Amino acid sequence: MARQPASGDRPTVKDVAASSGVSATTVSRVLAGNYPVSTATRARVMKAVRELDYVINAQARALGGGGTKTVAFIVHDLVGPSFAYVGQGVEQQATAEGRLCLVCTTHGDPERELELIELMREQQAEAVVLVGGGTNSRTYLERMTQIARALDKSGSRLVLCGRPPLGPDVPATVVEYDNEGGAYAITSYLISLGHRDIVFMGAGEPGHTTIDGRLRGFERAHQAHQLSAPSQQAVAITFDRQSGYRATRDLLAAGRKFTAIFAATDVVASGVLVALREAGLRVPEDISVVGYDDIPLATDLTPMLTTVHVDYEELGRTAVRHALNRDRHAMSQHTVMGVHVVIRDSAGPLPKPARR
Amino acid sequence: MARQPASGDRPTVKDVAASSGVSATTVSRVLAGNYPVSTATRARVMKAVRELDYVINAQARALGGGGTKTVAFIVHDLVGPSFAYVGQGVEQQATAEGRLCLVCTTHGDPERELELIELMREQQAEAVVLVGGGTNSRTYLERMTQIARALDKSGSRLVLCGRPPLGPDVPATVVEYDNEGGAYAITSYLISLGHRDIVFMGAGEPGHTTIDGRLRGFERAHQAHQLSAPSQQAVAITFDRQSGYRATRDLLAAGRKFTAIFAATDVVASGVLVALREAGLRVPEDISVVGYDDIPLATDLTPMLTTVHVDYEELGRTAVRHALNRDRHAMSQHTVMGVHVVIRDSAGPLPKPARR
DNA sequence: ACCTCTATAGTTAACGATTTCTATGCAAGC
DNA sequence: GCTTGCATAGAAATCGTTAACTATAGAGGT
Repeated sequence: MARQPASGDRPTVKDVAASSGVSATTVSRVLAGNYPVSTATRARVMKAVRELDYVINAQARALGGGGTKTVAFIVHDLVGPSFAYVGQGVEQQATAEGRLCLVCTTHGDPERELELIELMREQQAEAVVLVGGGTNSRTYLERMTQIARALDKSGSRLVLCGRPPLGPDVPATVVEYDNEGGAYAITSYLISLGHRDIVFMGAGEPGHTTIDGRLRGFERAHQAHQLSAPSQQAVAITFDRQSGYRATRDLLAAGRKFTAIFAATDVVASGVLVALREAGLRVPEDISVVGYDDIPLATDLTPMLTTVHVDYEELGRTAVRHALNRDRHAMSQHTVMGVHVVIRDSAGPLPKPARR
Repeated sequence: MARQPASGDRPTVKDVAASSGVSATTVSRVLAGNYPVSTATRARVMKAVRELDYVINAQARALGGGGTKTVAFIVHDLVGPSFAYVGQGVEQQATAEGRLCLVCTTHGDPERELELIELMREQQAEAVVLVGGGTNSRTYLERMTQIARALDKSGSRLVLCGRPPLGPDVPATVVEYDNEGGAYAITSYLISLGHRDIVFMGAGEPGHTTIDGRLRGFERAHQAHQLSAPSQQAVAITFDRQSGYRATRDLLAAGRKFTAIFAATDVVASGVLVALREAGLRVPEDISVVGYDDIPLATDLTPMLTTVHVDYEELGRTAVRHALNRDRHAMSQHTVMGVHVVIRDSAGPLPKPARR
């Protein structure tokens, strides 16, 4: 007689097997479809599966056969505009490759990040994607290298998204985008419009690789045009609206001479715009403003922001794709993705009479 | 002699046991800390754990002892501003309760949603959180009820976030916010400013419970002030910027008389603002505009948007909290969260000479 | 007729932990 | 001195599935 599964318990292969008069192995084979089973048997098994509303136990499957089809995504927080897009890309590619996606947030706490990586090792995630700028400190690099090795030994893969590579002999997948190139391009654009006094708003956090790259591009563009690299850089300690707003007000109050502001991120730029508007300055007639990231906000600002487009979603997709489809024994992987300037309304030619 | 784990394999309790000269049971007990173990033994085991860099296998643990500590989060997409906040809240609460968070996106495909729920059943997720407006159709309700029962039987819990409840005898947790109340409040605010010709921009998708609620609040506010409920409603088929923009242009082109626009969402409002500005109309001097949701964008718009604040993050937290800490045998749970009007700069008193 | 091969199905042992049950040594109580 | 009881540790069963062997019929070749 068919074994009656206890109420509240979910049916197992054994229940299905009993109910359809075959062995558990056969049920497994029908479900996996990787072994010849007669049509009649298959039909009986499928019928029992439907009647019992059987679903497989993913844990047991992972334990017995192939691993967990899981990718982990560790991020500062989910609501940051660029983070969300990377996450979207990671989830998309994970799904496309038949994996599920675990997501965790660190809220910027490095200890928490370590805990989470450990947790993901327990979970046997096939890839652990870390997103967001890390610092370039020695301890950071050492710790990441150690983690990369530990994950590798567990059959997993460390993926760094928008962080600097660790070294050629470290088993990790790194996907970056061209911070320096984008900053170079958009600075050149401002210079070509006639601007000579450009403020880079976003220094002040040395070691932050994303910002460092952008600053490098900014300086390189000045050198390429035989301009002295301006040391005039407004400090925006935190990279939020408020700090962009305050830094701009301070700049104006100090009577600094400038005709354009290069905000290190679009979010900072949104604060800059508010401060300029409050000061009665028109953008771009009086002052030009550009940003970086091209988050959706950029088109909602007034005026619409000229900025550098980064395809964050593709960044996430590429990260997962490379991590899962790498050559066995491929140690270090490193990809740099391109970016491009998006010209909108917030930057214009130099005003004729230097207004300030 | 200590068993040498094969290279590439991760060490197991057995390896740790062999290496420290105790049984697997003892290792398990040291790690779990739920059974007396002598100090000396504990030290030896911990040393072996550290030396072998042992991490537990979450799958095996789930299979043997307690279930998977996992909550699933199924959402339209990750980049929607309100979705991201709900996700943040879900992840936060899940972490606070010692759970991990699986996240999947449907991109609006109901079939995909079904597949994902099935997948989550396989994963034994303790709760499955569904976010985003569903329709109120009969088939939808039936299907959800069936799913709720299936999940319940598997020991899991269906959680509906911002969707209508299914019924008192359906095992599900529902967390909504007060769409109608918020719309009532902000409409009353507009009326108190003197507005009598208010356009509700966002009809046209009957059965969408979120929008229906807001529309109901809009109409009820008119009734409460002895005003005839205006049938003048601009249709915004899709709830994005573009449709808000177009609908507003059409409205102006048709020469419709109105002094205020109630956009069904902040995103729609951002499109409305662009269209009004292009038409040379000032906000709020000529036309008042209000939105709904209070996403971060609301403070980046020009002028800053008066809108209804919804605490999406708290919504996500509440959903998880209720799902995990419910009474055993509690069938239906239903919570409605409050919202409140946030007054900023986009709505003002009725202009003296009716400009249009 | 005999042997081999293939299609089909079952047995049994992993997988890596937890969780009863047992079992021992040693202190305390009578 | 003998039972009682607690602290400590191990053996074995269990969770649900897969994979590696085994086993049995017929089909087809010689």
